[in-house]
Amino acid sequence: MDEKQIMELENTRAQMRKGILEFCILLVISKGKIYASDILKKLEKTDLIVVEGTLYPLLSRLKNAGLLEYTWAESKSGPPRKYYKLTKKGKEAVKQLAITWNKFNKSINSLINKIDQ
Amino acid sequence: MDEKQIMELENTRAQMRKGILEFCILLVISKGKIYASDILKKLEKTDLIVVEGTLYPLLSRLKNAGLLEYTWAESKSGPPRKYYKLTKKGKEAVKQLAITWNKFNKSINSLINKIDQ
DNA sequence: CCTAGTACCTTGCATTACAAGGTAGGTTGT
DNA sequence: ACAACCTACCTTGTAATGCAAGGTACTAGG
Repeated sequence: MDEKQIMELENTRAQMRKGILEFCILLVISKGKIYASDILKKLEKTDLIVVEGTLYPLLSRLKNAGLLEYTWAESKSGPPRKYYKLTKKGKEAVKQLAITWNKFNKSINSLINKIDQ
Repeated sequence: MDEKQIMELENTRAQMRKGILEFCILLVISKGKIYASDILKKLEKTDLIVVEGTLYPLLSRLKNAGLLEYTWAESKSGPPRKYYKLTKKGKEAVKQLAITWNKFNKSINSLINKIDQ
């Protein structure tokens, strides 16, 4: 596979990653209060590389949409942290997105299965 | 849920859709020669709404990346059609993307399961 | 008081999905 | 013959957004 094809493959992978990013961030936050840097670490563990410049604007968007809220908390080793958690409506949104995810998953699996036939 | 949250939810769904778009198009083409308008119809059946303005540039990108190739064919009812099929390297890319997809799927399921606990 | 570490956020760029509009070949009705 | 319509290709302009890079500010340790 030459460079161009590898690039395209990486690009498509990146697209997939982007698509599930918001969903994954909401999932991580749904597990309990957490602040930005720790969200980054959690996502790395699940093979989802995200960087600060992506995460902060995204958290703001989700907060402005009413899905998240935050409280400030002091830290023992540095500046204060914004701890995010889901609002009631955020929790509902996560449920809806999980349903959507399953639907897409079924669509893709049906396409994959048809190849194997 | 008020309008803003619904919009955000729709937006996130749209992001998911975008992320798997290229993959799904490659999957559809992997099933055999097909032309653009029929790709649109197939994708609609699997809940993936795509429009012409999205599909044509995407097919060009994938062709330029060496994943697709096409042949012209006459039609009985209209202008000639471009029938696309995967190149050898396109087939390899589809396999790789299927692996990537499964990985993301596992990541998300592990996140979802942890909520339920 | 300077360096290092942590944590927040913004700016500018590139990519890309989509709405809208454009070109052109074929068929049908009059 | 020609108008109206359908099919099929493609392009242009806009808006959204992920990311690299850079910026601000608080704390702790020497």
